[in-house]
Amino acid sequence: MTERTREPSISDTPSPADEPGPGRRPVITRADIIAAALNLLGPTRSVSTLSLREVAREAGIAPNSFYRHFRDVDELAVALIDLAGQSLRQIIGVARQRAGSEPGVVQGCTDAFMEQLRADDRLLHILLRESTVGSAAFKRAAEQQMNFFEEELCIDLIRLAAEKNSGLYDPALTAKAITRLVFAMGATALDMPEEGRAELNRQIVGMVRMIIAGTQALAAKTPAEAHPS
Amino acid sequence: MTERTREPSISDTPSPADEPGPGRRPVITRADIIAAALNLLGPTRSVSTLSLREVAREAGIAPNSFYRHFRDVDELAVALIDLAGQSLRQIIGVARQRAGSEPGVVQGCTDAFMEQLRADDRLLHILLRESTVGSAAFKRAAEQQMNFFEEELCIDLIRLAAEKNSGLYDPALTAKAITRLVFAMGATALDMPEEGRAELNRQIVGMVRMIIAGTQALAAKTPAEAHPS
DNA sequence: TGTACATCAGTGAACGCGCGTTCACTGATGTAC
DNA sequence: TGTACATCAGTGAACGCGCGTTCACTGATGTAC
Repeated sequence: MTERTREPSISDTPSPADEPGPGRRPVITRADIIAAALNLLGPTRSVSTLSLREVAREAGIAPNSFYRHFRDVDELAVALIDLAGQSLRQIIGVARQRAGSEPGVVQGCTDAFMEQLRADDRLLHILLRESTVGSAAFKRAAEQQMNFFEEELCIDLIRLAAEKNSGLYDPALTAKAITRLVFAMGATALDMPEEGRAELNRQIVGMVRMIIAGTQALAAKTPAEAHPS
Repeated sequence: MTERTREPSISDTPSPADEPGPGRRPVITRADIIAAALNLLGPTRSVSTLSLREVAREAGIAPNSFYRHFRDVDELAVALIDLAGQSLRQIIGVARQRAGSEPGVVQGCTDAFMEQLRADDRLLHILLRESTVGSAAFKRAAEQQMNFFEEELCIDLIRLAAEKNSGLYDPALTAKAITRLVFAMGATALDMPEEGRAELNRQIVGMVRMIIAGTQALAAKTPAEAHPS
């Protein structure tokens, strides 16, 4: 039904395709299998619950053909998380563009986040779910991607605060609070029918504004510690 | 028999024990099975991944004996979520006691929360995990428990604000932000070794303070809308 | 150019495993008399 | 009081299923000559 456009990726077509060499050409690619896996991920499915046979079935190949492309399901999961990370990085880029142009910075960024969340919902589901369930390795990978988001946000917060001549109580902590909150709310948004999202979007904007107002207010109380590293 | 109300009641020791009646006495109880299930839940296991046979093994009974106590694993899951909800309600009680006595309200409540989190970690894991993974029904149940927490917090926030003569931008939204953030951070705390928790505790306190400072600051800007319902 | 050959993506069949669920049963424990 | 009986918690064996993984294979496609 909804054919998703695949973006080029680090892990899309790995070394095997770099130099063809002799032998039969592949009719199915890693990317095809990843797409099949994404097709199966829904609001109640985490990567850890995907079975090899199920993914193979969805991809239209025999179960054992899976091994031609991935060592096991875990390797597929890593590729998925990696892809999700890329999508996340794309969000940051879009949000940054919006931040400058729109009247309300928070509103613009939140809109950008939510739009991306919807567009790449399957992919971002992965980060949100795998960071709470899934093996320790998956958690670490997902956590890493979120930390990256957090750091980028922190940089932007400091820049924006400097532009507006307002302080920040603890930029890193502020960024973390916003990140965690936005992701937590985003996770519930993904499980929601279309009609509830606007309200949720409004709530997120309100929450982020509270945090920013709070970090500024606290900074005003203790101005000497405005930018602790 | 067909009319089975799936009402989530207090499920510790249900009707079978209320009135013994004739027949062999049970040597194992629902509570024993629940305890066995809790024993199996760790940082990487969600309720949905528990298998009937596994729980039965842990409880020391034959797989089919499970059916004497629960209709299926889903019913066990409901009981677990219910129990987790009770634990959550206990947190609210403890935190309320602390709120009055300690110097820093936020610090006291957060400490109470984190202590309870550690004490009942297996149980609260359930709420945190099942609200992001698991069937729609589990999600709804977990969400419901969190909403309850949120409402209680909202009432307390309003009361505290009234005592201190400070406004609240949007009490419900403030409560929601604090709840989601605290739970999200709490979830990562559960996956953490002991030594990181103090730092995380500190972070949570800082975040909550930011939100409260923010809601007060925003209320000061638009005082007419201090308590919108 | 054609032909032989090597490579290797994809396959069908089979394996052993743990699963949920069922069945007929066993035997302990309470009740009735 | 003792005895017969009804209840029902727990059991062992069995079922069919989907799983991950293996094996030897097939046959398409590239390379060497």
